[in-house]
Amino acid sequence: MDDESDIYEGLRLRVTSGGLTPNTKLKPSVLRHDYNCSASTIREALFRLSTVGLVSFQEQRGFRVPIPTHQAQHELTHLRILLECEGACLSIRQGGIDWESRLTAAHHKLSHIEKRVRGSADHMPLFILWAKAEQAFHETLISDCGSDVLKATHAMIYQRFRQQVFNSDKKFVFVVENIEQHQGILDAALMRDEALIRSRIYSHLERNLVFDMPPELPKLPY
Amino acid sequence: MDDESDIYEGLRLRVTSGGLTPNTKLKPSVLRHDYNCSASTIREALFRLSTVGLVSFQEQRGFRVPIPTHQAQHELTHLRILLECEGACLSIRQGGIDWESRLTAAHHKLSHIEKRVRGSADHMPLFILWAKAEQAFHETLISDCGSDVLKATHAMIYQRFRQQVFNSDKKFVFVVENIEQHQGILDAALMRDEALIRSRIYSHLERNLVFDMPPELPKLPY
DNA sequence: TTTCTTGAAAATTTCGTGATTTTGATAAAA
DNA sequence: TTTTATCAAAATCACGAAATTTTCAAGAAA
Repeated sequence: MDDESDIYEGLRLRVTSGGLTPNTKLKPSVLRHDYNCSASTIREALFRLSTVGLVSFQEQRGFRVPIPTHQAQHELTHLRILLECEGACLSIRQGGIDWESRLTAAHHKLSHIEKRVRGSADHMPLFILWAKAEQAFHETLISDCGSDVLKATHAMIYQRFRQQVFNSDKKFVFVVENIEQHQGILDAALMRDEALIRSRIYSHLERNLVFDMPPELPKLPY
Repeated sequence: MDDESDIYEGLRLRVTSGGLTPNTKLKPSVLRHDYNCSASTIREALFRLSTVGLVSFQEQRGFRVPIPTHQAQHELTHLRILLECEGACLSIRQGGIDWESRLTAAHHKLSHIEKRVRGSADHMPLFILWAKAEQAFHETLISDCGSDVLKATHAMIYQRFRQQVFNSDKKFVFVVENIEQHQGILDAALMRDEALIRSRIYSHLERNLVFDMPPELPKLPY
């Protein structure tokens, strides 16, 4: 278990942003070669991923990359909004100058990358970088809420959300609006305006909500 | 894995409401005898429990029953309120007559048990029964929110909450207020009053919030 | 053609073992 | 007395293989 967490992290990256086709089987006996370990070790890591919803699991049928659905995207977005608003408001109340400074720093990094992304034709090369910075910004936003449970729950939902949009058919479409929206959230935080930050977080994530459910996806062969 | 889920459930019950002293070591090589399986199978189940926070785990140091803290109780209560209010309000909007009927039924069962508890000196024999009915009532309350993610997240938090209060020093102290509070929540649901149900859910759980943190627990020998 | 069996190949799950690490008691040193 | 060193007993972790279950293609029956 000494590098088990590396294996866990590696697999997590592959299923969330590794470009794997949804529903792909994840066979311990195959994956073991990539990580130079036994199948049992892979199995354990996949198991852990399945408990947080990052891989799907069925008894006696092994592990698979989850199939993104509009329903799941809607639900994950909804919960992200709920948790992030709560965490941000609590951080506004309890966070000090240190919080402001860390948030500003995280935004600075993110902003830098986003401006580079805007200029480049192919977003993919920058994606990993951007994803890390985005996550860091949103996690810093709620970092002083004082609740480890809230932060851990948010992290779980955030990961699944990211996996959903990346593995969905439209892949990673960078939207220019992100830039001003992140700026707006930062501003509201520094202004310590709870109502404003709530509405800006909502606006930022709104486009991922799907109120009119499109027809079910065609059934994939199992 | 044919009875692995039974093992998982069995262990879950033991660590959440089995009367185990906090910090008790959970040794696969010992527990295997109770479930008639190998240590590896127990280990896997304990691992899954640790990913949802129901047992604590440290590399090379095995598994333990989590130590309840006031901080954790506060955080879990906070999240329960957040998720349960949201789920209840959504259910009020989207739930139909079927939801009302299921909720009434769940409350009827719970109410019956609670009246029996009030009369008996020792609550323990009824505890398992009560715990199941309480969980069923609160889960039914949010059952028509339309979000599996919200329901699954709530279930996770609810389990940990229940574990906290049961394993805390005061064990299971049944409070008579529960009876009228559950009734009040049911009434608000049937009245479809979102603001009212929010405030009643809050009042119901409020006593588990701990704003003034007592000093750290004395360090236990590890 | 369609549906139902058959059976071999493949995948999954369980299990015992050996290597590695931690634990805890005893003794030596400060 | 308190701290440090030592070392045997105990526990944990990774592994490979056996046992069980699923998959799926080919043939039989409808």
